[in-house]
Amino acid sequence: MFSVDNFEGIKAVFHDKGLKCTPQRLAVLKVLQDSHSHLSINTIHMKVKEFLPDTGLATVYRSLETLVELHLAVKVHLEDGCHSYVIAPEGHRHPIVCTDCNKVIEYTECPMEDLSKKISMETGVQINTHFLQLFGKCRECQL
Amino acid sequence: MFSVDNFEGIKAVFHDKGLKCTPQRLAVLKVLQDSHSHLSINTIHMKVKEFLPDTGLATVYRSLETLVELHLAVKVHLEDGCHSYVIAPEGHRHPIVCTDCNKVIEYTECPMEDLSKKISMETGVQINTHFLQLFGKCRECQL
DNA sequence: TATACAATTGAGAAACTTTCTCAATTAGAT
DNA sequence: ATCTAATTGAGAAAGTTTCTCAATTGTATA
Repeated sequence: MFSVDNFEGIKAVFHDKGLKCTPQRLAVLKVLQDSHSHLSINTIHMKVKEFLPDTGLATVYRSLETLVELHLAVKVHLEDGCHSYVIAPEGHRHPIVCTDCNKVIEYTECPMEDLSKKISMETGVQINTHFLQLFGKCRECQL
Repeated sequence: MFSVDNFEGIKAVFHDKGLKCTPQRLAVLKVLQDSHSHLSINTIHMKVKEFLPDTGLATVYRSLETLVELHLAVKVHLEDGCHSYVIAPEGHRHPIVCTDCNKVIEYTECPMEDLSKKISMETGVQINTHFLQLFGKCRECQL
């Protein structure tokens, strides 16, 4: 079998929510863990089938939905409107997507915490969530 | 016929790019101008057909694509992964979507200008574009 | 104002994405 | 080892987006 990082911790997250820790869900998680870029559903499906050849596409959709719910994965909105997924960073962070090589760099500080308050004051809107994504060129692709 | 805000200006934007200023494109623009919420493709299609009953769905897709290219409209990514469109604000702004009533409030300052530099320094990534969207409760919906 | 041409359109087909259904299977509790 | 509810695979179904192409229409030019 394949080995997921922090298996015991992951197992606990599933069990805490009364969800089963299935090979399919772990395989999807492992694929995300092993990748440093954001992956499309189809790519994830292909990679999962290397471990578990019988996995259906619907299961990949369902697993990703579950992983996002559990905050183990994050859905990425790309500039063209398509979706991909990345492994969730520790804590609240924001993905920076390199538009050349597709690598995802995590920004570890959330710049929005102070800003949300400021914006709430200025607009009267009570900000509950935000969605921030940055696009640019990573160090390697600048050479 | 219907009247689009700043018709002469809009016309110039089309002509500058060698694009035709067609009734269908203007109707899509008008629908966005007249709405204070973000609208789905289907809603836009329905509203456009009130002016121009023969407008096809494909034309709505094509018009929106064109309007986004011309920076006359903005594609909005919703929390559930669906897409909508809003009229583009003057200058660079960010939409705040009210999760209760769907109204869009524009935030007039871009908080990212200074941040982009800071993030570039910290991560080594050269930030080119960003995508920021805020979700919350507008003044009215807080009552 | 009439003409010519490239851009645009409508309609439906096609491609693609996502969700649903349901019988069969399986993880985890006992 | 057994039981049960959750999960899965497969394909159908629904929904979204793009494509194709003949017909139409803005607009530049005469």
